[in-house]
Amino acid sequence: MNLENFYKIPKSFSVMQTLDCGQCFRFEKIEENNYIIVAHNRVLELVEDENYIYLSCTPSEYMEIWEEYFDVNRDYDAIRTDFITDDFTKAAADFGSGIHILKQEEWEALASFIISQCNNIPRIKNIIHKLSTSFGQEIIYKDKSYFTFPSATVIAKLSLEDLAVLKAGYRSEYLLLAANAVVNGDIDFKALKVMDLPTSRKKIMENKGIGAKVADCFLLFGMGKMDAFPVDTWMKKAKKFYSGDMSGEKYGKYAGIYQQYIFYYAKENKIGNTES
DNA sequence: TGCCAGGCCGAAA
DNA sequence: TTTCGGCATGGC
Repeated sequence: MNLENFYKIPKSFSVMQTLDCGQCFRFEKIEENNYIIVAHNRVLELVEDENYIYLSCTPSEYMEIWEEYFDVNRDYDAIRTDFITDDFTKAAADFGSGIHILKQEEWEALASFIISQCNNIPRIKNIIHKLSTSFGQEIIYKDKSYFTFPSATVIAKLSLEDLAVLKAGYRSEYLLLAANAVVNGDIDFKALKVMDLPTSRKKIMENKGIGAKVADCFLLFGMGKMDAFPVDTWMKKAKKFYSGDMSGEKYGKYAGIYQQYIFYYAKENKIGNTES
């Protein structure tokens, strides 16, 4: 593969783990170590090897967009060290040791996690794909069509009948309500950004269809509030699967990140699945 | 075919 | 405050 026009950065995280851990639903695996994502109205191709990550963008575009998007400059090793307090948390952190938390676009993150509720990941991806191809804008990259995520403004102009094509069930109403709330200012991303965590969480949950889980995912993955995900809540969920010692949970500033580790570790290892 | 999915709402207890 | 049924739909 010709990587001549790619921008190269030292490998400080795993693209594969980061994209495929359930925090984003719109990426395409072209082949091993080769991915496409569409964000910020652009198509980005990524290639990773042992030492480097190659991005199909200019250095200035990287600085402007992707450095923050991939949360490149945060010290995840320090966070991991702070998080690990027992064998379970260590296993969880080791399991997803290459994960970075993406800083996704606010509206896309909110809409995606509204759609995610009581749904499985393949179907979430399908619905979001359909949403994009139906109402997003086409971008051609290497002779292939990709589609941007439709803005709240675009979706707010649609009706439930228009959204029926998604076959998203009752989630369509929640999506439409949220889009309208963004357009009319009831949901104000800039205002939410500067609020403290409990206030912003309470505020976003005033909207129908946005409960605790959707709010936490939105605040963590879309608002970049790195302390958004209450790791104690996830510890309790994991505990339902796990019979080991769960004492010594640590609710550090960045502990929310490891909900990914906890969730995937518990799931992939099928901890306790036979009991419930 | 039947169970369940990274939930939320609203009513009842 | 907690519990529970209903909700649309399709992946497995």
